[in-house]
Amino acid sequence: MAKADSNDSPQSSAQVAREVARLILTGVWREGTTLPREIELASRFDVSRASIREALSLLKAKGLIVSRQKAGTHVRSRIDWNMLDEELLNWTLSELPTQEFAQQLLEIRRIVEPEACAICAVRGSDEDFARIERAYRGMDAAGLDRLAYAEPDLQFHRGILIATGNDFLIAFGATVAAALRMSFNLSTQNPGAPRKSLPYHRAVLDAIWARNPDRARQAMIKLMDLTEQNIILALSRQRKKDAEEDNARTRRAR
Amino acid sequence: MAKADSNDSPQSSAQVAREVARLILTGVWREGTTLPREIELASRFDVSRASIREALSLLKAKGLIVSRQKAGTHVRSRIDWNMLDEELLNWTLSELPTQEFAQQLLEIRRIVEPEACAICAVRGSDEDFARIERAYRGMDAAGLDRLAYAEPDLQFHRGILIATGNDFLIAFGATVAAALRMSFNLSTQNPGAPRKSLPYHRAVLDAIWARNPDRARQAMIKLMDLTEQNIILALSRQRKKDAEEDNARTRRAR
DNA sequence: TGAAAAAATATGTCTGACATAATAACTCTT
DNA sequence: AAGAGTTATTATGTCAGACATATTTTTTCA
Repeated sequence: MAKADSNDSPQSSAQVAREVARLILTGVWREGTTLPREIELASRFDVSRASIREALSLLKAKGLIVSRQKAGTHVRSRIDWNMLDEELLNWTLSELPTQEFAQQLLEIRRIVEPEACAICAVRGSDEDFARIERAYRGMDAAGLDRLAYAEPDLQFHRGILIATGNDFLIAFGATVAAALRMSFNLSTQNPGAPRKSLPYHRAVLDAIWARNPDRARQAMIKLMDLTEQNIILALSRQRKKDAEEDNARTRRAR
Repeated sequence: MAKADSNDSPQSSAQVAREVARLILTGVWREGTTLPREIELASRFDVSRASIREALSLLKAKGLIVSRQKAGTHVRSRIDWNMLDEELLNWTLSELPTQEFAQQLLEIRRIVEPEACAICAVRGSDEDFARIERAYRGMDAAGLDRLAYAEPDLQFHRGILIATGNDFLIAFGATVAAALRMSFNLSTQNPGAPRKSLPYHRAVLDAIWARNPDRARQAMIKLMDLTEQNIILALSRQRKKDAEEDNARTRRAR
């Protein structure tokens, strides 16, 4: 219920935006729903109409809602939501971290990242590669510290996308960031998982330095395979744990 | 200078957002630049500070800018821009339709759409396929009318993405929409091009109905090849035309 | 019955004020 | 003169109430 988010943003308009987004993402306000009028939202959230409008402006930009004079503000259909937006991804991750969401995230990473990696191997500059290698070293240095491992891990993947020089692949970094965040959250169920991925990252790095696109692609595919296994394992352990807790609650209730 | 856009949006805040986005995208306000203060922007665009704030709120949501109290509003670095956002794509398309942009767009479509097509063939429902087929029929019915061809063409590609059931692939529809819009703009240089793509779409449709992922992937790759050829041809013709106009201007100036 | 006119209403915009947080300036001490 | 602590300063953040505008809904009248 609480923020449970590393983000600060004490801005009231940002908080409103997040809360409205939550209501939409969790389906309380379904597609096509007309939102309450601005003045009603203002009184409900106890902020001014101006803040409400700024919040809605943010959500409009992400494709969640659309508004017309007199007609009101409506929730747009899902296909118009810009799910590749970083904030939207993070909100979904903290509100509805379903298995389906995890699988979809894996699926698209598997489509994009191996190809990006191949392009990176061909087109990246030595400076690009050096930056990726620095990230690799950071991961190595982190040892078994999951938190310290996370940041260079993201830099590693981002570095590959950046090296492609393709603005759209670079923008895909937001999606990768969300996926890694999810993996990090799940790694409580499997603390050793991050470290195990290190040699796979090494293989990617070597293939890139060798400027061998096919090897780079294959190495990235293997890394994706490992990631998928780890996530499936973590999810099943979590489900098991949740079920046990459920049982315990049921017993207590009797 | 004028709007030159099919979009209506007479909203002043939307206009301001677009203009500020233009200044950022075209590099007038580079990465790291501090924007003028809100009251200055308000007087420059001759709107109230509230409208400025709503406009900036929109751009914040797209990752273009970030603002902190007292410190001001800054242009974020390019890697934070959400280039997969539909509006941002359309703005870039109308302000900076460079060859590089076109190639990047082609590159990412080539990565995503063939795989999406393969997934669609496996996972799509018959209703999904029927919707895609309706789009195909619409394209056929449009004949040589480029404008009438454009809408069902988009529905065809969107239909495939939707049929995958993957929210991220669905969100990628915004990028495809921008790419098709670009193709449409360029097709003045090559009016027959759209119609020529019809049999390639047919091949995709057949492969999907056959639920054959490999054939579907291959058919989509061929469609991408054709699209690429058309765009390269159109771009070279346009460059040639632009050069001739330039010559003409120079001669007149003498 | 149906088209034109009037009313109602939710978003869009403007104004001016105050709150807040981060920076810049200025103390004062050592 | 250097540095730590305090006090302005300033740009964004928020609030309040009013009016403008565009649709929809209702009413009126031919």
